[in-house]
Amino acid sequence: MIQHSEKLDTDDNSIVSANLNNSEPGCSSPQDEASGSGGEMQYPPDVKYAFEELCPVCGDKVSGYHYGLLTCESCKGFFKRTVQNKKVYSCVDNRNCHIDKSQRKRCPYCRFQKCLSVGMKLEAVRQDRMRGGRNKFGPMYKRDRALKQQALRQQQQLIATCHARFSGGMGMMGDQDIKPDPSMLHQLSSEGNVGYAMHSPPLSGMPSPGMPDSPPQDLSRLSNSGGASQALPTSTNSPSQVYTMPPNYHHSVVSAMRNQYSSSSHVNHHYNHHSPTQMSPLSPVAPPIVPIVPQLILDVKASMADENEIKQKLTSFVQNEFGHEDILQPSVLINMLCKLSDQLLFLMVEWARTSFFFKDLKVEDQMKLLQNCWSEILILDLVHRLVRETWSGEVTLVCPFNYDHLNTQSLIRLYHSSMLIYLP
DNA sequence: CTAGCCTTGAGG
DNA sequence: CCTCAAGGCTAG
Repeated sequence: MIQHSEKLDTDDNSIVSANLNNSEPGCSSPQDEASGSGGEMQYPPDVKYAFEELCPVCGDKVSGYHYGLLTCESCKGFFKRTVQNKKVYSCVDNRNCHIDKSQRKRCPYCRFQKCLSVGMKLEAVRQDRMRGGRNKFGPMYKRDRALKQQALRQQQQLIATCHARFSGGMGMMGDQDIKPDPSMLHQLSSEGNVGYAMHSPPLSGMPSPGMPDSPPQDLSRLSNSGGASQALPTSTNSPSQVYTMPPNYHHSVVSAMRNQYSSSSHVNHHYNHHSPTQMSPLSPVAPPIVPIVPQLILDVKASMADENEIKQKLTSFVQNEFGHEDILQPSVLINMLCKLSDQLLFLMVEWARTSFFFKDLKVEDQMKLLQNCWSEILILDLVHRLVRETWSGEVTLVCPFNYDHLNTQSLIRLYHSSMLIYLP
């Protein structure tokens, strides 16, 4: 998975991930605040379960803020032991071991590197070993919580809107309701993953050192890597950043994208003058041009999601929620579809909130855009996955109805009603 | 060595 | 007081 681009210590409003509380009775956790009262709308508890925050190092359940960010208890202890005892590890493999809950013990070297890469702070480990009290990160934790809570409220508001549409039935989904925003679709067409926010980005104002041993990763690697949060070394965008667009901006972006995706999409390379080994058919005598990847493209790459992690989350969600039930029963199946739709909508909102340009819009405008094109985004995301076949090369259409008799228009409305999900 | 639980203590 | 993020303890 791709860690959100790191930010320098600015008073940003960095994107935060959904931090819905687990609703275990008696479980006191930092997430409690996020789901507190405050006149927010009521949503099914499963939505809250689904987005319980996971440790950015190993994916285990977080126990609170530790050394700069939300982590699990074991990674907290591991980080503390490593720093306090000045441990030096070595990796017997290639220094890129996958770290997850089941394998985190295998390679302490890579685990510690990952701790650093996701933003755990060495300076938060006290040299004098004094217990109790607060450190200088207190205000930052507080701000991060406030941001998470704000994001949560906005997401819940949007989900409520979408729920209203669901409950209105397919017949209510008239064509006049669907007003896709061209710019949004353009963004999606470049990279339509909706699962960006499955991870917790580093706290704002907390640059992470990254992994010097990790080479820049290409797109396929990014989409399929098992690592939960290898920081991309390329991206440094802050909300205040202004992209300087040259006069031929559009042309260069389109060209770069075509070049970028040329391996998987079979587009005509009329603009393929980026390839140093291939002459452009439009200008056969032009010298080869060294590829220059615009910052925008690098940022797009940095915001891509990890397919494996999304898949893992959805799978575990289904197993936890329905593992003991007969999934073939229509009522159970429809219930599952609706819950998964909720999750996808959550992911979509988070993805959109972290998208370039979009995140700079007013919140009200963001809401309007999303409310008007969420269903198109879901479809485009599915189409995108089908084209790229990154979902283990296997996408299953699940529909509780016999749709043989449905015409195209009805099928599209079925899609709109989100009866379309991915199953591994 | 790990990871879950306990104790501590500054700040609100 | 309460909170919660530090460090400490200890069974496995």
